[in-house]
Amino acid sequence: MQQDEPGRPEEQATATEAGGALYRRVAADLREAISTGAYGEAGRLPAEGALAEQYGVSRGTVRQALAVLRADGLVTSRRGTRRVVLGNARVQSFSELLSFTHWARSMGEEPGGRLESLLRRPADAAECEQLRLEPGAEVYVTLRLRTLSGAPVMVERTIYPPHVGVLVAQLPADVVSHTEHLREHGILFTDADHTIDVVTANGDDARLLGCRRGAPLLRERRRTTDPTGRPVEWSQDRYLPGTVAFSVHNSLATSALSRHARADD
Amino acid sequence: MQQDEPGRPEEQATATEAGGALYRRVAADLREAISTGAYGEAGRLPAEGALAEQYGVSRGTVRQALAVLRADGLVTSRRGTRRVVLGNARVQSFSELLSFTHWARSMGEEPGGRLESLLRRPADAAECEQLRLEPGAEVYVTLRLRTLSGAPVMVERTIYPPHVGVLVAQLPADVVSHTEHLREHGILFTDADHTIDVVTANGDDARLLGCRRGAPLLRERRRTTDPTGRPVEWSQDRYLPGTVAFSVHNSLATSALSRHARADD
DNA sequence: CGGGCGAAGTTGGCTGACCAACTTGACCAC
DNA sequence: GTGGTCAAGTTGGTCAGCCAACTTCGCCCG
Repeated sequence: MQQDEPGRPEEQATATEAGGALYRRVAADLREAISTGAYGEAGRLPAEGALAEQYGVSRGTVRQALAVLRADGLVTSRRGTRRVVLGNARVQSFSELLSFTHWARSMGEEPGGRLESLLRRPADAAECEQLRLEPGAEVYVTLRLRTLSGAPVMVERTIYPPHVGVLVAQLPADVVSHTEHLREHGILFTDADHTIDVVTANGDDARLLGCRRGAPLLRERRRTTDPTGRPVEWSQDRYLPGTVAFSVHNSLATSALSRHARADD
Repeated sequence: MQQDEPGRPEEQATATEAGGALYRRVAADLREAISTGAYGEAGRLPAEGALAEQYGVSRGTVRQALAVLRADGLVTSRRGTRRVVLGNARVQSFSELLSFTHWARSMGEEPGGRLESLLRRPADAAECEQLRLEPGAEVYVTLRLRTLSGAPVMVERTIYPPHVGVLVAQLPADVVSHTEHLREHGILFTDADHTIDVVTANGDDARLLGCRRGAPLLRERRRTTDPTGRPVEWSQDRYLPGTVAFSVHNSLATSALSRHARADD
């Protein structure tokens, strides 16, 4: 039943940085197939065994690929029945979340930025805690206005530890993407914790974003670490309402999002 | 060694449904060990092989357990080096996100709720789309005020498809947790898509929450499905600022969060 | 015609094994 | 010292196989 594509063991994998790992290629292929509707809106996927044979890999590898899709909320999965297609793809991508520039470009908008201030000063207690520094260490503090196609949408306050800050400090003020430059200098961003809430605009926010003082802003705070677990930035972004929304998927299997009381720091 | 608890195959295990699966128990044990600081703040975990021997399981099972911790942002993981402890535990838990009641209780607060209205009416186009219903199907619409220790914090507007709505409709108005009651009636919540942004309070919001009209509220919209992929609710929660914050972890490996332009529905 | 039972199909979970890719640190040559 | 090389340690990825738990559906019996 159903046209198997007999002589297509595996191959090409096209765009998206062709993940070298087999299971990534399988996952990418399945994601593609799902998003083009090959299995229908709420259709059922082939059995793991069938997929394994189709791709010429072991069932374990197929399961690894399916775990990726499940984590992305593309398919369900429960014992006893075939997997069911849940939704049609999601934008996802770690870098889109991390880098304003990357995110903007992926939407076809032109990102802009203006460095308002950059200074070096001793870290306070909270900053030492977040960036895991010894008391008295110096941090670099930046304040930037971010724009989409010229219109201001976000104010970004970032605190860098010394080893990252020195690199940021010597960057020209008109560099659009700090993240990309830092990557080229060996600073990698791999893990991030985000907290999202609402705050009111202070004087700086109002002046830069062109809103009233006290106007509501959507705030995203994040602490980012490199592969070794060392903090590389602690940032606070304040968005004008209506410009962004944050979106998450979670399931009983893989939950990453949580709701907190606002008693934090 | 140390596989203690000989006569405790599985069971109750405190709140969080202690998964009977081996890898879940290993994950829970490691989570506990990490949060008590057994490996230090930024310390290194034992090698997979060592853990496997320690727990008397195969390395594959240990890897499965570690994948859970990695997804929760507790440890890093890269080829060549031991895993590094990232942060001290996180509240997580799917049900805390899903159920206001569950979340409140986990914080030691007393959740309350008052059903403001419940009506049945034909679904509009957007609702049919979200709940995957045929045009003209009837939906159940509820409006509830949610409180923490008596103080109003959130207004919840939920739209249920017929098969769930009929159950909700016959619930007493003073039932605190709809979710738990529905679970007892065989309605399971397993997957959810969330979108978080800022909106302004309308007349109903202002009256119920005791804020000004036009005051900013943190909005969470979610669509929840059961294990078969069938939508079971489409809800919109509006929180008073300062009462909650949403928190997410993501990494290059597992990304679930994304940032969108606010052009949606 | 309805309901219960059982078999087939399917995913969850676990094991043991193997190799590749990468990191780290020690050692050695310059 | 300085720098390069090498070996050991560790995680990533893949495979093949086995059993348990669960869902579905058809069949049979009352």
